[in-house]
Amino acid sequence: MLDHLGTLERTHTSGALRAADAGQEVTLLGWVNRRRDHGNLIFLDLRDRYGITQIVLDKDLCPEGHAKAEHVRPEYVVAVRGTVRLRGVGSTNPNMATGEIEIVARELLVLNDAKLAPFSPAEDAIANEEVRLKYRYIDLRRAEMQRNFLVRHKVALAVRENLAAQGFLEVETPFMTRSTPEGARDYLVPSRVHAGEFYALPQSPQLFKQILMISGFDRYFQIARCFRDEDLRADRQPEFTQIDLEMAYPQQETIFRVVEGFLSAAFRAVGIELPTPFPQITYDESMRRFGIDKPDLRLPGLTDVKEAFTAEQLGTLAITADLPVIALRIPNVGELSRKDRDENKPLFDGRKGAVKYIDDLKRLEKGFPEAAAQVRALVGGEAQDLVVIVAGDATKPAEGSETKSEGRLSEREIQVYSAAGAFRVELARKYADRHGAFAETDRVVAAAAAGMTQTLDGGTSATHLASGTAFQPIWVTDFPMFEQDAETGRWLPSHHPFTSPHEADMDRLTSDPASVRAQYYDLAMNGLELGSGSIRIHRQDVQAKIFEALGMSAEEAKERFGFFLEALEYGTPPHGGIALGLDRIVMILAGAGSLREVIAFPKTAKAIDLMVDAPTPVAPNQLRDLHIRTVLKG
RNA sequence: GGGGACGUAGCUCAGUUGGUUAGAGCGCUGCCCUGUCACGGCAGAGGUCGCGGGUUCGAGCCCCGUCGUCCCCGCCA
Repeated sequence: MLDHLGTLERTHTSGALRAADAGQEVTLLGWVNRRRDHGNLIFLDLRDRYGITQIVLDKDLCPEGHAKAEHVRPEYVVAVRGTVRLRGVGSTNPNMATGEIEIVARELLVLNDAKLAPFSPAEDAIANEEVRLKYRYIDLRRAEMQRNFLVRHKVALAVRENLAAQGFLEVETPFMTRSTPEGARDYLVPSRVHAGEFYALPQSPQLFKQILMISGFDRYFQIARCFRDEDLRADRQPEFTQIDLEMAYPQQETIFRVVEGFLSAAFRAVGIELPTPFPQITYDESMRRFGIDKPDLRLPGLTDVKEAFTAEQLGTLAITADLPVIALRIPNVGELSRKDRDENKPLFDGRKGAVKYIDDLKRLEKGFPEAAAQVRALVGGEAQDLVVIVAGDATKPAEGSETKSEGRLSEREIQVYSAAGAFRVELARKYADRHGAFAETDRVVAAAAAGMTQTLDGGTSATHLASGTAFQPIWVTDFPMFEQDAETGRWLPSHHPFTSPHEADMDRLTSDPASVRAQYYDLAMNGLELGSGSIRIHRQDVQAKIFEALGMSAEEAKERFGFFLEALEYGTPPHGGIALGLDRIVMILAGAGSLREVIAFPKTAKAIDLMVDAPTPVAPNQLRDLHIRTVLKG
């Protein structure tokens, strides 16, 4: 028998009451987290998103409520009217924010019962993801998930407030727009009115935000949903949210300051101080020092140790002499066991280019004691650090172009640096327990979370933790303007075709495309790409040149981007912008290993929503309206 | 498209070389209990070993296929 709510209203949340409230008459509503039945005395833990409060039902004081409580089960929704009472000496619970008090029930209303849940939100052990995703509403009741979404809310709010304070105006752009063939695959929306034609969901509001600059909206931002029909990863969902912004007349540094402003505000909102300005590194330098364009600065970078070897030694070791010899160091790994070595082998990705690694300085010491000692000296660190050498493999044929543009890395050099960089990431992940650099991030995240549990009502966190080495943002600048397609030899834009080249490199657009630097920048943090942006092309003649360099005819360009090229001709101010992944920022701040932990209703690796069971076939008449016939393989 | 891991009770997992009736913890059900808070005690229920096929006297275990979840490569301007 369920009770009606009647005119009852909640006076306090389950996280609000403290010792100072003793004696108050209160009404609490929430879920039954746990029930402890002592016969004539029953304890209920009442849970809502603000916390947990213990309710006492005493048969002598409230026989009716006590009788109901005997039949109450986990996840029932109940209302309690009663008195806040200080718990007796020895029965307080220091692990609970409300542990000094309890509610002595005068009346218990059972507002709704609940089937036995497939897993309990009260449990520490979490169910497998398939079950969690199917019963997402149960999963989201868990304190950890509630906290993740509080973090997300605070971050989004802080970003909006900060950008508004910096003079940015939020403008919405369409979800139903035009398909552009390059880039990611589009999610398409068939048109009923126009047979055989389709809208596309935006991969990003890129062209709209540039047009907003042409429209005079100086400083635009949007917390925008984006859609990309590509295969998923832990940090990639088919729909995701970007903090998207664009501004007129910016220098690159102007945009960096804007981002540093809202990102540090976002971190501050969850109690973490992020020092500004962020460090910067060029793409080439990032490749040299980290072998990747999204460096994780929590661990030491790469060192070129070629000078430790004589030409003869390189020959004996079958190391390609004209390529860098890279040492990478992972602190405090200690001796490698046979098992370690076997496991490490597949972690090295030597597929691209003739590259190999030497994981044992000891072996090197035997044959080449001076060289090994010099390598040690060059990479620094301690004796128990793991030092691995990655170099060109002289026994394999070289792959990739030899051409080296002035001041840039050659393709073969990049192969060595990339192999070393990727290996560094893999080894860092594998030996995380030993080097301890990632644990610092976890510690700060946990401390911030603990600070927030005290203020789950959404109030400002009292804690202000120094980020220290836990969060390491870095700007990566001067990306190459073009990448050469390995198969066709065609030059492709490494960002998008509206990115402006450096003014100084403009005259080499066709003579030496590989040497052209783009005014394109990424923001990386802890080995994760948080976002990327660029100064855009604002002149139609420059835009035409870029299309030409990309081997795109004027007709083709007009066909694809005609509306935009036309817009460029009506007084376009110099402009630029950036987009940061909101989900990824929250993922870092929540200490989550996957975007699914910070997206309320995410999709599986096969892009399925297990809760609503989407996608599904649709009724034949729906397809008929849309002029669509489906043809299934097999 | 490719590689890898996993799939056994509601949940988390164990299950030896292929061998009797497939186990544990938590949860659940019933009874008992007035200071618990991961309450405790007693008793009990609960299994298409993902699915299909094969090998075998005999399959949770071996083989083939398939489905699902996760991670990675490709892909993601």
